[in-house]
Amino acid sequence: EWADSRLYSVAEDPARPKYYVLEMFPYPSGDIHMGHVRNYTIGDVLARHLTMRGFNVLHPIGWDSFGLPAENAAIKNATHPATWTYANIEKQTESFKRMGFSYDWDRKVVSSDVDYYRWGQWIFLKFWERGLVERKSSPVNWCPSCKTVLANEQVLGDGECWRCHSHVEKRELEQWYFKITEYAQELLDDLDTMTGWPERVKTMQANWIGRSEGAEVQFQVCDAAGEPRDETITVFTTRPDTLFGCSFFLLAPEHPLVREFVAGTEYEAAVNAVVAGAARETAVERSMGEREKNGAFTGRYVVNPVNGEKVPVWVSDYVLMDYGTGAVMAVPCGDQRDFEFARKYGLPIPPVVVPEDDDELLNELAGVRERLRADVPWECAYDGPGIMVQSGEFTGMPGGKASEGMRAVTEWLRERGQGDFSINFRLRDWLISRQRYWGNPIPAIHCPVCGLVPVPEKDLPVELPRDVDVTKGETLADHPEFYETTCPKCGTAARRETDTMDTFTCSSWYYIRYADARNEEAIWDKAKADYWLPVDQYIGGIEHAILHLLYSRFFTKVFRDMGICEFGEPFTNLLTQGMVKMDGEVMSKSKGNVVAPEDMIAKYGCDALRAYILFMAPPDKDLEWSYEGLDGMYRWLGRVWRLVDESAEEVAGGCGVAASGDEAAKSLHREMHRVIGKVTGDIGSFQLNTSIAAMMELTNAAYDYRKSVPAGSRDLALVRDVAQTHTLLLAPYVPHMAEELWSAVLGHEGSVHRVPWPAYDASAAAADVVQMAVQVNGKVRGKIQVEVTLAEEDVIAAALTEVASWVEGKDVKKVLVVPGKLVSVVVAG
RNA sequence: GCGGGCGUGGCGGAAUUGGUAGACGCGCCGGGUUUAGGUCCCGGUGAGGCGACUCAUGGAGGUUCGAGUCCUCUCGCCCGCACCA
Repeated sequence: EWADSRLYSVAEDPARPKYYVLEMFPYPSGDIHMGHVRNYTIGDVLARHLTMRGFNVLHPIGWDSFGLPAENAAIKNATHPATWTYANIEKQTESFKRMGFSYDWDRKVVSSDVDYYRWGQWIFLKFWERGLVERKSSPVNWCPSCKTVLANEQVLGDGECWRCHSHVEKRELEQWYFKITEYAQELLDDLDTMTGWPERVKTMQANWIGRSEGAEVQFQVCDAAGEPRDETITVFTTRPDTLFGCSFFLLAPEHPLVREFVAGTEYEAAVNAVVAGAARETAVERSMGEREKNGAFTGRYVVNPVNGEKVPVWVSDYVLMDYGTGAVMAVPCGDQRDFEFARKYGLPIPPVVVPEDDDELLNELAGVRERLRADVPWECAYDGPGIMVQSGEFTGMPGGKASEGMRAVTEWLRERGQGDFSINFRLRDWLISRQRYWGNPIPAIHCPVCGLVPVPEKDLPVELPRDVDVTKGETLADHPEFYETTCPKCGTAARRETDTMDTFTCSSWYYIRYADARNEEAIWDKAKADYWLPVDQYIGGIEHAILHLLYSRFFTKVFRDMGICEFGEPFTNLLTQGMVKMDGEVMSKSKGNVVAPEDMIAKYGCDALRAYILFMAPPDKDLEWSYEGLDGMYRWLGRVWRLVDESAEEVAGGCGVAASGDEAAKSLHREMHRVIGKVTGDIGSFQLNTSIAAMMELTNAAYDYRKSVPAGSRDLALVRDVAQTHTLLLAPYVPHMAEELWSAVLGHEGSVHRVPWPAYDASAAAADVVQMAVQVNGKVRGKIQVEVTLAEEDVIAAALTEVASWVEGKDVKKVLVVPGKLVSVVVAG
């Protein structure tokens, strides 16, 4: 009923501070589950609370409605992805309304609506203008089950597709990319400024971006006869200080030079065997931890720039084509992998950086510049800091990561044009094209004359045609009426791109669109975006720690550089909520341990469900489902209802005193203010479980008052105050019940959700008599009740009397007083 | 291997950040109202001991008048990344 009254629609308002609460928008995959309930309840409590506190709160909702599950479900149910998607959105909308979430429905966005995705196409064009779009051929992740390519971020650690868990294959394909790597450094640097994000998420992003500092080194290539050619191969290394220890050189099996080097030589067969072996191994085997390293000599040599030595070029399966340059200088004394490879194939392992405490080896090689020893006397590689030996003019310098030796060698290379300082990232460009129907069409045209041509802005949107039958396995590539077009530049017959964009492109900017969701002229009005954004509190699952959250940060930075917003980070505070589990396992249909929210709403009402799911665990921790716990929550809410109801009746009947001022009343009044303070503080720090516990304490205190003071002599002003305050405190958590209590029981006009939050009075919460513990040598031996105003010496006197039997006949060394807490007596003897 | 996190009653979880460990709830035990049961109300509930007391926050040390909290070592569990040169 609130949704219809537009109680939660908001507009920009300079008079009040703004606050933007956002939960990650759902994928419309069917009925809502407990994870949704938890996610959206946490956000709703915060939004309602802050509204009562006087903030201008934006709390929107929408659906991330493009994507593969819709196609799979459509195939299964012999329907259209759109039918399935929009039916689920309807269903989820009803559930959300039943849960009482305070959304501004006027701002709803649905990513499969053309009003929304046309701006996604606009973003694509703008990125293209800025040089952030690239179409290139490279080995990509291909999911044979989903029949599409995947981004690196969408391949799980064990080499499985993030959606269907099939083994992902590598294929060489031409695809569309967003150049997120251009922002790698900034995405990494800004993590340090994000104090409102969990350490865990920031660490995961930093590891994913994976910055390494080092150097590029150029090795001159020798021809088949062993004579240096006018051609170089560049490698990246984090340890240029070990360059003198490079005793062989490695190429990845996929490296283009491998074929050229061995074609028609005696080495071809052995090398091909290694290449074929590596190709057979998918990401699955590659992730099996310590693996036997295989390799073969290519018959070629490269020249080590620091000493002119010719080192053999090998191919090996432990070198990755997509990191660095796909070529590696092997320094077996300082790298465990190189060490193992050298041992296996009998290659030399000359020491070049020796730990400072290895006196024997250091003495032997002290001051030695040329190679004296071809092998280390060690059983494994040493990669820590140490002294450089056998290293020409650098001998004797400190070596190691970020060492003086590393800088000196790099400088030396730079002067000769054979290398330079360099930084390498693990982050790869974001592959955004998908060979599937249910997505946002990429606005590009392949012209036989002009090549790749962007769809002109005036021709947007490229509408996704409805009449594609996914149940027959069709995609846009099966529909000539879609792809047959003419080049916007030259008018020649041309082919429209038939790939669609990764759904993560849709979710990378929706949070800004909410600021101006109905804008048909522009993606958003800049002033509106800058008013509402960044999101003050973002709430969602940890599974998006890298994917969605990294992509969104990237988009925001590009938007800022485009000048369409001022902010460079989208989410100021991030809460990653825990999962809802049953018997220690995540609820899932396949495990059959799902508790349906709708069933619980039917039995207990949504208020009890909301309060329960918040009470059972802190929001960021996993929550173990318990039906008994939900029973308990239902009981408490009944208790509160009766309390407020009886109080209202009593006040209306006038049976009592106006204001008693007795000890019981003072104590209840104090408790009420303590709880206001506790609840207010706990919501702010997301300790929603303890804020509910505090409200339970207020309920208990109110009942204690009723027990200890007979009807007729109760303080009616206080009774009324407690009933009203209790109702207001409850309002964000149990909005329906609080509304009923407020209007029907307490007889107020208007919504409880528009009443100001109860003011916390710290002095009213302060007790005038406190209990203090008395410790003797650190152990609690007694307790005393004292007036808070009592002078310290009197407190000590009272304390010593209390523990007289423990102090008697002993020497009191020291007495410490922690005001309001305890007295600590130290005795000897 | 690298990185992040966690470990407190029968259970979920509190603990003002170094100050009375176990708030609040569940469960359990006892009692009451009503009674056909449930709802509801009251009391109890870390372990040991008749007791004064003693022992308790994964384990072992340490700092301190005082440690769940800080330091060192150690065990166990969860999550992320992983042949990243």
